[in-house]
Amino acid sequence: MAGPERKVWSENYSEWFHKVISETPIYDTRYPVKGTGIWTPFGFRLRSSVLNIIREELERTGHDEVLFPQLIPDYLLSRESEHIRNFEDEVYWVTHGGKTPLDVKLALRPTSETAMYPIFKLWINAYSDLPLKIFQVVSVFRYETKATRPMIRVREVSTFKEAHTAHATREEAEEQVRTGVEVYSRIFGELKIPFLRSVRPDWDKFPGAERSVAFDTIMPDGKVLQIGTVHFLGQNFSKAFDIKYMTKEGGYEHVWQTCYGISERAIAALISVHGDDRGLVLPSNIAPVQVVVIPIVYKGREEEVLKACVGARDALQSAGIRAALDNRRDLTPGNKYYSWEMKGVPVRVEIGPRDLDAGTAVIVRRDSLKKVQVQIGSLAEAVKEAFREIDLELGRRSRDWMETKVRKASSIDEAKEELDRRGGVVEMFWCGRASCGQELEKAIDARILGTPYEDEIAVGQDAKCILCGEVALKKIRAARSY
RNA sequence: GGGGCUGUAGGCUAGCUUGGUCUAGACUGCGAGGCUUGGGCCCUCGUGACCCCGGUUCAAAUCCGGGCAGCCCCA
Repeated sequence: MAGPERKVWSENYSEWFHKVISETPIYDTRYPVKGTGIWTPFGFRLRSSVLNIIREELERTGHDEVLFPQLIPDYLLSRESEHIRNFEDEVYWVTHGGKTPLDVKLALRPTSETAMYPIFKLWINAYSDLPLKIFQVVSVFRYETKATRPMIRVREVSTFKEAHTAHATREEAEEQVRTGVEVYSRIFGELKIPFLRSVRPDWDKFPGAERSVAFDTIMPDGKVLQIGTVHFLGQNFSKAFDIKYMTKEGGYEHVWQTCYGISERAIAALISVHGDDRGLVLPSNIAPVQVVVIPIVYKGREEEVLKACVGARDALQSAGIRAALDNRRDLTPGNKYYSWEMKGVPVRVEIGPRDLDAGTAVIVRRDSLKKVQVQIGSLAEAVKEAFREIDLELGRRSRDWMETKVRKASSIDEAKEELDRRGGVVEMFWCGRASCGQELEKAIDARILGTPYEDEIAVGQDAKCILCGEVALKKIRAARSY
């Protein structure tokens, strides 16, 4: 499928991304605080579309939305030792109320475990209160020391969807992890974002987790972006926060917990994996505007053309399609095409004098820019059919592209060369020892993503660790990452 | 964490070495009007900036110090 070029997109991704988010516009980076940004009206609508899909999936699977406070007292934040050890260098502190120094320092939440779990202790009394499954969408703050990047590495994560669950047994909580992974797989499936699911190595788990499963995607420049994580917390937090429930038998037991999160990185990925040199390309379910109708007015037939366009827009809207009419008089059609293409509107409808005479309209797909003429009476049907094709194509194209970026390597040199030359992800065999894993990271100058979620332990009989040469127990993935 | 570079209208760019002629630009955007409209038409008029604070100086976009912000490289 030809479509517009993806030259800048692939060769100068950083520039492309910045240009797209600022020109569309989606996200304004000019706010004078490092690592923050502004969601513009269009960007906010795009963000809402993504959140709607996330909310729908979570609510459908029994999660209730809540909202906890932003401020966390220092004694709570530091209660789980591993958790605080990993976050303490990047916490923002509120130390004053006006001019008065606070007796208890308050953290701007870097994540909400320590805000929520003392309250879980109050909410959970008996087994009948379990399972507890909640989520919230909030800003979290992390004082990033690495270079910040709009939407990708920020100090105020402005779109942090975090879900937290509590269960009676280890098995139930482990089952919830699998459910969480499936929920996220469906969400990214809806967004047509291809992903790899990896079990993070022990040295890169979420602070306080027993096990972390991560979703990664590959960006146009070949670097990997983490777009979601699902954590099994075991009883680490429930013991630290003393969250107990009374069992059927009358004894007390600490709950078993999970948590999982998605941030605006998912939106950065959505923008990046589908885009081309004309700007955004959006799946129809995400696009804030699904169809734009553009009148091709000629002198003498303005009224007639405009009337037909209004009719077309209304017909599309009554068919449940988010349609807009661009009747700005001072822009040429070409000008309008470019601006709506930048916004990623999946389908454009053109109606001009030729169409009036023939009783037709022209529809143009954003992904391929292919034009077809359809009968005006069946416009809505034709548009819906185009949506189906576009959505299929976007899913196929992004998945195929990612697959070309995942390679196997059987030696250190091969792995390093692959990463140097094409980026992406390399898969290797690994004995499972942390020492080998961390040495591997240094040797190939990459980050270990972990082992495939789907087949954590399945490797061939004669597989050897890429580093020490001993029997391999696992496959391991590595990549250059954001 | 270490090092380097940068900051001039909404965007992009020149000027900075050697302080004064620089309230710069045939660009783009934005506003008004005209002419147009099947891929960024054209014309006229208008609009807008030297990141912040301090210092040096008769004089600072330019030199110095600090802050804030951004980019790049290394760990």
